[in-house]
Amino acid sequence: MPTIYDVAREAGVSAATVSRVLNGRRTVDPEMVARVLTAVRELGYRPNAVARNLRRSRTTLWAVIVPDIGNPFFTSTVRGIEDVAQQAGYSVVLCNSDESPAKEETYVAAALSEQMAGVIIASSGSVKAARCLLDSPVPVVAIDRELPRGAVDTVVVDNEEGARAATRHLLDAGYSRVACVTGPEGVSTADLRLRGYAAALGGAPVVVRTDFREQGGYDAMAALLSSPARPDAVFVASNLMAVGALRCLADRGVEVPGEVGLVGFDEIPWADLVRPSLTTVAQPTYELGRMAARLLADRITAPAARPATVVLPTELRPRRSSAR
Amino acid sequence: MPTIYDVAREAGVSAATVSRVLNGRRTVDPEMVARVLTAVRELGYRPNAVARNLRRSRTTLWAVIVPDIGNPFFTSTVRGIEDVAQQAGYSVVLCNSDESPAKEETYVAAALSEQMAGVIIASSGSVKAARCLLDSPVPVVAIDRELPRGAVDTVVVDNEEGARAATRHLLDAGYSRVACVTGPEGVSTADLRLRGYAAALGGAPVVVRTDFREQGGYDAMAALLSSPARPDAVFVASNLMAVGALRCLADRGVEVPGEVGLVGFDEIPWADLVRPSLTTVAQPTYELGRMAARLLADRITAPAARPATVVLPTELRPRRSSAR
DNA sequence: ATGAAAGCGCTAACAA
DNA sequence: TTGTTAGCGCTTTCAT
Repeated sequence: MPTIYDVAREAGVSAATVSRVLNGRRTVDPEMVARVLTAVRELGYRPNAVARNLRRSRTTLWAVIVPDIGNPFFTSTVRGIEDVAQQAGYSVVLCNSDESPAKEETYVAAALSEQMAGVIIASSGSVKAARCLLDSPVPVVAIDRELPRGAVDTVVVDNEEGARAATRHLLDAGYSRVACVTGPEGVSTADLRLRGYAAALGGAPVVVRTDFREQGGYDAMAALLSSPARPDAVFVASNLMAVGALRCLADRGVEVPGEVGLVGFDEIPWADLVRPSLTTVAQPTYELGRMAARLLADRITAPAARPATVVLPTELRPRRSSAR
Repeated sequence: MPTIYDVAREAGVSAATVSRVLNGRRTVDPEMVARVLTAVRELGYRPNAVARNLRRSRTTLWAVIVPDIGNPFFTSTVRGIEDVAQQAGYSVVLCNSDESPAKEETYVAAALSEQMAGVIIASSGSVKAARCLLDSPVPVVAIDRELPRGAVDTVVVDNEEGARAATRHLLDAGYSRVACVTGPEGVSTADLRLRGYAAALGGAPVVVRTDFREQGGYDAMAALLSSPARPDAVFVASNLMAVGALRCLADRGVEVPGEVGLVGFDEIPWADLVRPSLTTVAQPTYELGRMAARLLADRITAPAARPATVVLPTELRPRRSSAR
């Protein structure tokens, strides 16, 4: 691979001049510019970003760490991030922690070692990863889930209110024994959605905790169906879990919404194509990503500013699965 | 941020010794090791990967460039890649080209500048990006879609045979006017699936080309429905397009499979939950990712070996949408 | 077994 | 406007 010195020699100038040309400094003689550009083309020269990053002590890469790239929520959010990042001159690389704290720690370590310009993270709950980030000087924005014990810029939705609306919706529809399937303790979305459910319910809550995956939703629903306190409606605190629950009900021949009503949190792409179509609490995913990216860009320019928390609204989308 | 020299001073040794300790060289006195590790902990030292990469002239990051992270096909494939990469000591960063050749070129340029250890790419069709990769010394593996004009390691499925099977399946079910919705010209999957369709059909093909997105499938189906040669069945050459087609049929009140039969290429996660459930040509997505990662790891160790092409089989999954 | 020193490729003072 | 030079933080000979 040719270096900047090869280009300099070829063009008959110094490496500094090549650097100036390539970085668009205006203080270069047009004739030199032409010679340099010719040499660059002829040699097929491509600047070594590693060397540049080392010298400048900064990079133009953002790491976005999400717990599940298979979850449409995150892919849509990432789109929002990308669109803003690109405008601001950053490239986005996606890291999939797969809901595993260990993998999350690995990716956080990599992002810090690689001196990434910033990190956007939807925490899988690793306290260690959170501490690493907070102890480092790297700008961080937490999305979807609050960072454990972290005072950082955060973009979330109003989980509690969304869950309350979903639960109230089921009660209003005439269901009387409404259960809740939620995620692991310590993950803020799981806890807040549970709290919203409990608040709306009034009576004695029936709760199953599982992981945020489709299989978790399936298993949780199976458990509820065979429990003595079998519910006639379920608020499921995530989209993938809701799909699992729906599949479980279909497998068991339980009629939805007749025998059991269902509301999920967060849209699924084909909520209107599944049968019965799925009532959901929709989140402004793309906007959430945009907002997070804007906060990160601001944080990079003003590292000392006070951390902001942005709470975006949710919207109940009533469909067939909750229409008794 | 503390550097290796800070650690060296703190531990009362040279930077070279710190480096040896941190890289697990066995030729270091145990007492020194202990002192170094203590210093590392106390200072919260984290090696600067940028500097290391520069010095070593190599990195441990793989770039995986896909055209659509919202497509479950790619997320599943990425999982397979990740699992192998991790074992081999690499971290995977995902780049979303969003079916845009320009974005793809940006990411390829970034991967090359950043001296990534390897690139796995599902091309969105950019000839320029392909040329950049081929001209560079970076190990490359093409997945899903062949790299334009590229003699590189490639992992694909048997697109032609899969399309043939899907079309034959529709004919066998009694449909007689089978159309095809496929992707952009120049993208190998689009062209090969079209060829398989035409081969199985025998008669005069009815083809609509669009992009590989849900909206594209919707629009293509709408066009077919109002065309004079209105088909009674459609082979749709991608999963997202098939969903779009299904939605279009639902919106128009066209009965599936009665009035129009439908087969999609590649699974969708909830193919069995949508109504009617969707007949698909399933691909071994996870295995495809694993295979690609293995090829890349091998390529890195043996750059001169002859490029291999792996073709994986597909499997028809008959469901309701094609059961006349 | 350890340290001194060179250098990966680039940018940014500084000097001319 | 251009070139010289130092140095970003690390690894790796080469001496010792």
